[in-house]
Amino acid sequence: MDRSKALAALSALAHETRLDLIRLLTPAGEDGMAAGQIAETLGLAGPRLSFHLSALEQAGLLRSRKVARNVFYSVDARGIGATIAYVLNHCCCDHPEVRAACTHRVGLLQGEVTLSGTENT
Amino acid sequence: MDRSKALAALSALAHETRLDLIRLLTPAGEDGMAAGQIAETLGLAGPRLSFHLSALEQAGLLRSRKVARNVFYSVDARGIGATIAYVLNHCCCDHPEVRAACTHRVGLLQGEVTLSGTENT
DNA sequence: AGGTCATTTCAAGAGTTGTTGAATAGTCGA
DNA sequence: TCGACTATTCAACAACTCTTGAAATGACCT
Repeated sequence: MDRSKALAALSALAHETRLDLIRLLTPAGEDGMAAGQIAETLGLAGPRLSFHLSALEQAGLLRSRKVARNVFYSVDARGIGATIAYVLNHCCCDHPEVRAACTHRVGLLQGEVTLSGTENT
Repeated sequence: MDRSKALAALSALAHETRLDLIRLLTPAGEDGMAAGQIAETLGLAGPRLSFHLSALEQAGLLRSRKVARNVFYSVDARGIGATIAYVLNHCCCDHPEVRAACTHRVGLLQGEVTLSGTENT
């Protein structure tokens, strides 16, 4: 994950409605939910939902697949993981308190991450 | 950390200049850096720097202290940790892939977090 | 083909955010 | 107290983001 992708992902995350979407879709797992069902659950107008879903998808935080006339959206865990990892790696890796919190585990998210190393982009 | 604080922190993070600031200030630790030194290092105009520093401070990601005529800014690791923990806890805790990545360690960041539990706000 | 349903695209408008130069406030040293 | 220095506030403007209703697209059923 590079700088501009991370920035896009953070921007996407930084919105109430989109945080709601992530939260709603997470328990739905790989299957996800159809746009219409999401709209109903969250009480969102169609265009508004579309706008936010595509923002999240474009940022790599959601994935979509068409089934008949429905579009199912599901969270892309790698995208979210990579975003968190980016913040950890590129902004906070030298900070003992944050570093200690994540050193071992975050590395599992994606091969690219080498938290114990000194990567710096 | 509540929803609106997390949102504020994510918004604050979602900007290139502010990411630069966090990155620059992290290695400087608790002591931080004086505003003027930051401005020079990053090549930022005064008002612009002030604007972004106060955005980050307001979001709880930075702290400041006055020394003589300088103002020193340093990262607030708890704020950053709490933000990451919020995303993990409130949006992704049911997602095996992300959960596995952070389960043990993030809990150390702040007492409030109980990643292995089922907290949901 | 015609009707309906699910979703997206479009265009307009309101609101918010970021940048700039000029002005202001506070601190220090002579 | 005066001048220099550090940093912030202000006002204006440009740019971007979000929301809305109307229109368009694509897929299914009869």
